[in-house]
Amino acid sequence: MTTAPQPATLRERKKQRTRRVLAETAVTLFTERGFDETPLDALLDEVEVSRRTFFRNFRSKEDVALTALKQLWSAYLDVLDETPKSGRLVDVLRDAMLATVERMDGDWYRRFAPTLRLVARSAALEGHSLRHCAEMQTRIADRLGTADSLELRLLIEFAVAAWRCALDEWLPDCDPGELPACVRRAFASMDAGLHLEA
Amino acid sequence: MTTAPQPATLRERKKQRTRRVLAETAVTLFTERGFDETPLDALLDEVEVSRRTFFRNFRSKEDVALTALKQLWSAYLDVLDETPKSGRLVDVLRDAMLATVERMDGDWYRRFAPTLRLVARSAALEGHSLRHCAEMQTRIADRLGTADSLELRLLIEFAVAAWRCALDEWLPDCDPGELPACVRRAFASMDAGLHLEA
DNA sequence: ATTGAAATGCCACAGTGTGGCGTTTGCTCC
DNA sequence: GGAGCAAACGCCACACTGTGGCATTTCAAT
Repeated sequence: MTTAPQPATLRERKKQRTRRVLAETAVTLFTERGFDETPLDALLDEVEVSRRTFFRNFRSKEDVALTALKQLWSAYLDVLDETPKSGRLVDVLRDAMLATVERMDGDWYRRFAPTLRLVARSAALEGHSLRHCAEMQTRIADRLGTADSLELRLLIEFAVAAWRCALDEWLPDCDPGELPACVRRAFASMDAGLHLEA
Repeated sequence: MTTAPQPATLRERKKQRTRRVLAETAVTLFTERGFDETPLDALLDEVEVSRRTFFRNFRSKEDVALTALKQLWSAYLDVLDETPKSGRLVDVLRDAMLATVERMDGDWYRRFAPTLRLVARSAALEGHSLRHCAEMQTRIADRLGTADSLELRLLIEFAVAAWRCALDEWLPDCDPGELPACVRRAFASMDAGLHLEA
């Protein structure tokens, strides 16, 4: 569960509420009409907020669409901080991802699945998504690396690549119960892939 | 060598020439003033072409900046088509990249190195670059895959990731003679990375 | 209740990318 | 070498994204 710490002040709760409504409405609206085809104003009219306040809460149109994805990565980094690093690092990264996926609640899954479909359909979203992955990779490296080695960099690249492959396998059905199996399968296939023969 | 087939017609040569001048000027201009900080009009004024003709030759401001990168991938796909696929596929992909890098001429290297530095400094360029890599991955899969398997997908992800790591190692010096060694080192470290222990 | 800070809304602007349309340029056929 | 034709070009106007200034509202805290 992504436990929202229930901010004490009313003002803060209102702000969080508009953030949440914007992210949810964005996913449904973009799903209905397409990301590239839907002007931002359509979202602003729907939620009834001004352009100004939108850009105080989100960096861009892509940003709001990818909220669920970013929440996952944020949770992943949290899990990684709590994880003891022992044994093969690729297993550490995989188990952290499994634990993260386990923590997310049903509401998140209802936003995550359509988000993935949006990314698959829009080049702009794919670009932002990949860039965000790259940023997460540097964060992961900071948390793992005593020294910044080529091997470590490769390892993290491979783990994130395996994660993206797992999502591709999960995408057709998007059954929350199946995601861990997809992750395990992708990570288990890494060695076989690397040694694949023609 | 990237042998430009010398288009017979003068009209076509003029078009190619403006394309080339735009790409070259873009790299130098963006290097001097920064990609995000330089409006497109600055490039158009410098080369003296209208906005309309620019967008007939390039899809976006990012596109023109990444010309050298796209040329490399185009050459890579050509090499891959001529390559017999035998043995470990990861070696096939690596050797094809080595052969591609070998083919590029000095002029290309003079544009490629600053292009990489631009990508490292601009989030927008990094996003476009990563998306282009993703597109190339599907192209590679088409050329390799009889059936679309998880292992194949992973393999291609890993190979492209290794290539990007090689570029990161090459970036500080950007000595054309050193690039093959960086590629070999990155690909040789894949197994070690995958089995890295904490 | 008053005061101060934070959030919002409105407005204007820079920049990117697209489409229409008339004009120029170079190719081709006579 | 001239006429006709298609492609490329330049100019103009427009939609959309994202930013900054400034007045107004809303909540918090005393």
